[in-house]
Amino acid sequence: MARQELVPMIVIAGPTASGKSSSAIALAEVLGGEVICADSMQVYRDLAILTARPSAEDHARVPHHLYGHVEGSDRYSAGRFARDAQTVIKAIRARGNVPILCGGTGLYLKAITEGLSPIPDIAQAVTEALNAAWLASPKGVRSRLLSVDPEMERLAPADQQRHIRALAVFDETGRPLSSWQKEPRVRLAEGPVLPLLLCPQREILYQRGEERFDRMLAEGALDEVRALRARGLARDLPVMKALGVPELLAHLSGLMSHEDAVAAAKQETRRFAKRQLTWFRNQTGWQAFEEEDAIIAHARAATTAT
RNA sequence: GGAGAGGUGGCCGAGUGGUUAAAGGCAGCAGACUGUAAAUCUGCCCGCGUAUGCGUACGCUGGUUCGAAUCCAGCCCUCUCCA
Repeated sequence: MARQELVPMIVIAGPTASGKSSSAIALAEVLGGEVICADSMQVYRDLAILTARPSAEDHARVPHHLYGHVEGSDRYSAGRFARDAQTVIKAIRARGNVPILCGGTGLYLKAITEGLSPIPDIAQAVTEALNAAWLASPKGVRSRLLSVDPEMERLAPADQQRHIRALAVFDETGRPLSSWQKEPRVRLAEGPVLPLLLCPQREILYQRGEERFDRMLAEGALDEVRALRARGLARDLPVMKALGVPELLAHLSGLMSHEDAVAAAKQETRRFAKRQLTWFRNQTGWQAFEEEDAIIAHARAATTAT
């Protein structure tokens, strides 16, 4: 077992359309690995196409985990992901295979590589009550938060999501969020990690994102959204915010032409890729590669050397 | 040929004599980020620049005025309608 543990878990991170998935598969094939989804949207069952989930052929080549395993009506989170992923990682290791985490959700990746503070789950009702309160008076919510957790002064006054989260943690646990965050992060998955970034040049990335969106449409992305729409889910659910969903929904409702919807979705894709680049650049020190071949070669060398 | 409307910063679009480098939006760039993260939020955004600083700027040319994107004249261009 000790010898087995020397092979690090591999993380293939990067912005959308960078080529992570195919790199991960190629690596899994040469290393005897299994791919784990580290993407906040690819986990949802409803959006296989729009979310660029691995194809049936990909699944046939190499085992894939946590893709599409969550109902669209559900609300996933970094905490749930950390638990699910660690279960899968353990099982993969037990089989003697290499876990390969692949995805573009920085927070999910970090939840695995660095862990999270041990904060209990928050009941949805608590969050909903606070959202209603925010709607009535953002200032009121903020001042209540600051009275119980002064350190949250650092939050931008308009940042609804973080105010709600911080106050929900207090309401649920009786302890301020900042206090929880001072506790050491808990890393569920043990063992060494080799985190790598795949970041093609921006121009190329943007172009690939657009081409991929066209391909998604050709493969039936609109039907997928039509089916999602038929479910009549709450608009504030995470799936409803996946790239392209709001735009295509607007088109299906007759509020936007097909052309405009597609252009807007591509725009959002570009903006998203940019945010991801910023995140990876500043929130991690992970080694970056421009080309798929380079990242694969590096990972091979690093894992076989040990 | 005739009648209207209009030309504003990368784009859209306010502004009708000074407090306007010129609202607002978009795009772009930069940044924040411990459980909604494909989310949420912040900053910059004419050039130089530490600037309460200098230069350049609202189709073109000239004029009125202490002062014009804003008023006047001529010209150029665009759009709509009539012929």
